[in-house]
Amino acid sequence: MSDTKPSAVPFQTIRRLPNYLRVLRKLSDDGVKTVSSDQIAAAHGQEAIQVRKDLSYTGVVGKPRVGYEIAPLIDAIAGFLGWDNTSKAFLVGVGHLGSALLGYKGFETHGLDIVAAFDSNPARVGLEIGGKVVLEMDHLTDLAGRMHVHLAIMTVPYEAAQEVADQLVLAGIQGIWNFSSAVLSVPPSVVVQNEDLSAGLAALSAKVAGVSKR
Amino acid sequence: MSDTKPSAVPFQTIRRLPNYLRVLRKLSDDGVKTVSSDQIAAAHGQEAIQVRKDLSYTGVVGKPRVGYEIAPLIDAIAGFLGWDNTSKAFLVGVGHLGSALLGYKGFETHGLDIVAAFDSNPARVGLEIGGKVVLEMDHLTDLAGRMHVHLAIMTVPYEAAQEVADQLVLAGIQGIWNFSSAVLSVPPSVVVQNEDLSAGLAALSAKVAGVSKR
DNA sequence: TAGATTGTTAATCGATTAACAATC
DNA sequence: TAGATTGTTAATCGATTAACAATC
Repeated sequence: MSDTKPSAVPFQTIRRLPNYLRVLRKLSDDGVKTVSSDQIAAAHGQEAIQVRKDLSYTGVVGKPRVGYEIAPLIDAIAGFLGWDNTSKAFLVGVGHLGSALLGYKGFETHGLDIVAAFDSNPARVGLEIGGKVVLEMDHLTDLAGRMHVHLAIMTVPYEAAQEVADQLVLAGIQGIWNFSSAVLSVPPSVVVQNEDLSAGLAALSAKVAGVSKR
Repeated sequence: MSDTKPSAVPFQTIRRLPNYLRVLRKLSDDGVKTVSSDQIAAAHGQEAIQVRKDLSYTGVVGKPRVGYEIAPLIDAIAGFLGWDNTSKAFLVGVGHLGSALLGYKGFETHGLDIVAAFDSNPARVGLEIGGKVVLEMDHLTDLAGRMHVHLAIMTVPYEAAQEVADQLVLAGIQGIWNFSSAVLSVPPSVVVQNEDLSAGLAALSAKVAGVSKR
């Protein structure tokens, strides 16, 4: 806490930053050099003031009448999210969803490199999916240590989730991206990001029914 | 009840309700009849007061010293989310993720029935995935009308997203569950639920880095 | 310069948590 | 009854939006 105090950034701001990054990269590819908060907002159906507020957390300052320089802004957001360095991750559970994520190319530009996949089903071990060979669960702990992997993507069934989580914790994993619908119980030092489809479906249902607050 | 004003329910409450539902169904299967807010909370690493507040929106009342009756509570939450009736949905884009969702069995208990899948790639048309045959995009509008389908799951690449969304709107789709990273532009009458993986990854990155607010 | 656009400070809004009376 | 647990009302907290001075 002494040197860099990690100034608290709103959770929602962090979730919006990747969207800005995508728009900025597109503009950059098109040869555009500067952009105003109003232009970024228009691309999202958002308000300019929110964009300015969000961007302020990255430390980048814009110029009145000009806007923001795109190149430094891209670097700042990518750096802020830690996406300028690649983090290694394991993927556990090579079912439909796990296979889909293994085949997804977009993670490379998001600082995530899935270095190995695991599955408890012997029939899946040895398969090559998305260019990665599926390994036995037994090797997980050993490999995590030797390869210095601290992140894991969990795409296992509800019933297996807690058991797998326990194994990941023992292997020294510090962050779990949880695609199962189970609520995981882990030590405080391990962070979990839940990606719960049923929550998203509930939100859609409520929006269609017009029952939600916004 | 027909013109009851749809009392505004917090967005976050709606996202938590499916979790309660899962726990309650499990307890019900185990033969348990009543449950306290404290017990539900314990299963989520949450606070009891939040559970009580959330449940209050369903209209179900508990009994002091006893808790809530599980059976009526399940019915109330499922009804509240509209998951007691099945809604038909189309799925557009049968890539890795689309195939994964087509194969997912859990939607049946969530009031969602994927009745048809579409893809613009001729090589995929005619394939059977998850028990559904992949159809040509040309048939979408006609079928939506004839089958009375009002929901669509979009699992198409970023570049194709807006074009597909336009087509869905023309077909009379009223709710889009958007798994592409594109921000869609649709008429106000059409609701969009974005399921953006990069937002989730950003949240995980920030949590691991310890930079977020909570 | 004049005016567009930023960044800061204050006000509003929504969600969570705390306090506590009601009651089975 | 006594005490556990609910539901309501108030306080706190965080995020968004508004107002506006600074400035290029």
